[in-house]
Amino acid sequence: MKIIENLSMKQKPTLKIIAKELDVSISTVSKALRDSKEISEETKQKVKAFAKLYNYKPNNIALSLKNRKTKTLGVIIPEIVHHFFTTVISGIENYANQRGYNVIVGLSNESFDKEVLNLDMLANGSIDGFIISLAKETLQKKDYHHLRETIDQGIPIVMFDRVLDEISCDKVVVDDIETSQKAVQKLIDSGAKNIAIITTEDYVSVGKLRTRGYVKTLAQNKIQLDESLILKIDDHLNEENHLEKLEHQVKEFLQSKNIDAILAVNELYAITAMKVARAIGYRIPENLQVIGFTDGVLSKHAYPPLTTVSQHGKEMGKQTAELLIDRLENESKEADDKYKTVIVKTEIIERETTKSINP
Amino acid sequence: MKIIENLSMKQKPTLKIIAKELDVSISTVSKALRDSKEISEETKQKVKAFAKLYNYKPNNIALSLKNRKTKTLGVIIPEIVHHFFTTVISGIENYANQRGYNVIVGLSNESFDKEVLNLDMLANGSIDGFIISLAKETLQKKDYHHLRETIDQGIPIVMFDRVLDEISCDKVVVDDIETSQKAVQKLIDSGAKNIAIITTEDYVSVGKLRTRGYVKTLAQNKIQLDESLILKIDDHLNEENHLEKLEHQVKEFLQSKNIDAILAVNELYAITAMKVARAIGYRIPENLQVIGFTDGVLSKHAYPPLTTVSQHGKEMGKQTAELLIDRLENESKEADDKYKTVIVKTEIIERETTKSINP
DNA sequence: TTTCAACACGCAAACGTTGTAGTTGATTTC
DNA sequence: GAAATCAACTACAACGTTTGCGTGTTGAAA
Repeated sequence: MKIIENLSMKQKPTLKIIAKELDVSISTVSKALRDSKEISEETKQKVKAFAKLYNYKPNNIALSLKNRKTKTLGVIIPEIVHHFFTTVISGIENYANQRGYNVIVGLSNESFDKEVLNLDMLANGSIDGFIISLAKETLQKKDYHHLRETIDQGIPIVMFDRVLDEISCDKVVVDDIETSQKAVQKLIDSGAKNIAIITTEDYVSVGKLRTRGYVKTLAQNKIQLDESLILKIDDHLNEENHLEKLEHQVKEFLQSKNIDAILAVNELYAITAMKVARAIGYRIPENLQVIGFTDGVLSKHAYPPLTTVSQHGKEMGKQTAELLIDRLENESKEADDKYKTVIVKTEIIERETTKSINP
Repeated sequence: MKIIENLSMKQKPTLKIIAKELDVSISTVSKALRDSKEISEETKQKVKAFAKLYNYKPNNIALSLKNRKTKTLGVIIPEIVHHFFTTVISGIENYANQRGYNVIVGLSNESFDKEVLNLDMLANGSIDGFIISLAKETLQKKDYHHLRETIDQGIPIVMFDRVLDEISCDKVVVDDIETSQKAVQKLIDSGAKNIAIITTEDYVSVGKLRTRGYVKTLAQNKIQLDESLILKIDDHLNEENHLEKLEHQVKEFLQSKNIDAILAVNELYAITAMKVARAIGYRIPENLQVIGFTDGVLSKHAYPPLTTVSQHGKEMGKQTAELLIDRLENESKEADDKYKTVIVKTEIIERETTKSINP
């Protein structure tokens, strides 16, 4: 009867409740459920049956407190309505789950303050470690105290994509320079003479590195660098509501120069360039080839489908999670303590905005 | 000197450590930090200064255990590389943070088992409540025991978008029928005679409802329903790797009929239809108008830019979070206990795949 | 001098677990 | 037949907080 009474209650069963109900001690219940040989078969059966009946699950919070670890990863990214970042998250989530970890997501919205806030909010025991891609504002301000403090507190951080040389921790990146070189080389090989690059301001590391690869490749091919073929997009124009300004800027750029190929450091720039170019009479890829970065939906479904650099976000996510969890679980010997930087391979996915390579 | 010794340790400070260091009791420290009037000004100052110096933060896990609430929301969605769902998440995150809540994300990957797993994984005290949009497989199987059990355990659930009449809980949806009616009416008003709909199998509720709106509007306009103008896409074709099959199916459909307008229940179907239509000689919007659902990047950057129904994902997210948190914090009186269903307004964003309405 | 608030603080319990260290009563050992 | 062994438990502490209540020390009123 007591049993029935409890069944109807929607209170979650605890060891204590089970113990009282079965008239044994709490530790007996705990041990029975964990199959300790200190407990008789008979008692074990009884306890297990009861626990099953009431759908007992050990309280995770209590376990976290006791074990001083939460089995939860904090992921802080600048934006979530974003193909690349979500791909990375799905990689993280997938791998983390396999290893019994959960994922808490924090968004910085590219704001330094929100990034700090998020870090603070989670660095109070809620998570075991962080995976983070830095906000643009943080990169601009070059204020990294929050990262340093977090690491000093003993909470490991793994950075991906937008990383920092100044902070020592595990990192996962693509080789932006090399990738950009591959892309530019491809354009050169397929006959392009005047290759432009549409990139970001220098403080965004990926923009800077990709530009560097561009410059390097031109040099390797003995092509004179024309600075005016480098368009650095002002940052505010990234947001969706400034689309027209972006288009305007790109249009002026395209009209001012005689360009036959474009490397764009992200999808949006590539798509915009194509749109503008088409409007002012270019034909793609006949007299304008385009390669973008980040293989997202836009590239795939653009008109024409965009040749693009895939950064394998899912793989990056998996790698970040793996680095972090390994570090969390190998506090054993500080021997294996050196921070690692994993470089994830990229791949150029050829679609219809580039020509095949001239023999 | 002890102080210096501890400063160098990266061990996180606890009340206990502070207490020992200052040679007072734990409770004194706790009370001092919470500004209890039981403690003298002097002691308070001392404790606070010390706590600040060491960057003390109350351990969240301990608090969760004590308060029996985690201030964390569990969000389970079918997919994260998805414009609509991420928009919703960003709405949830934003609002939840404002109210001091964190967000844990779980992905079901449209799989029933993973959905159950995720629910289980978090329903052990990790979170206070769930926000969920159901996996397709769950909708197919019609197995809802995991949802029922969770609610029975006293963990509130808020469903959004893919919801269930069978389960009573708070819900946030768009009025799919009405929205679809608005869209079809618009097509009719701008001169379309043979309007097709590209939709999903019926078990996806949004597909079913949008189809219902389509049928209803035709009837209201005394247009004979032609069943063959309804194309129900087989579900597997949704995945990115089956793009060609999808295209093939849509192509056959378009060729078999004399169609001058299409309502597509998601972006992908709309974009695909446009691509195929263009390939077989249609001109958009001159002799084929298209309206899609879900205002994502694809719609905005499509060629031509797609007229589409915006579901205001961010607002939906905010509403789900609000419903959930309100319920969590108002366990006070069960008076306000009735489950609510919030209907979020939609909006047709006119771009270039529809004609202006005939006067 | 006694009595008594007021003050400033400490104690202990509780949240749900787990693991170590007892505590039983019964059985074996020589 | 007393000591040792053993099986099958129970008690307790600890993880880090918060909080109600108890208590010792004041200074002042009686």
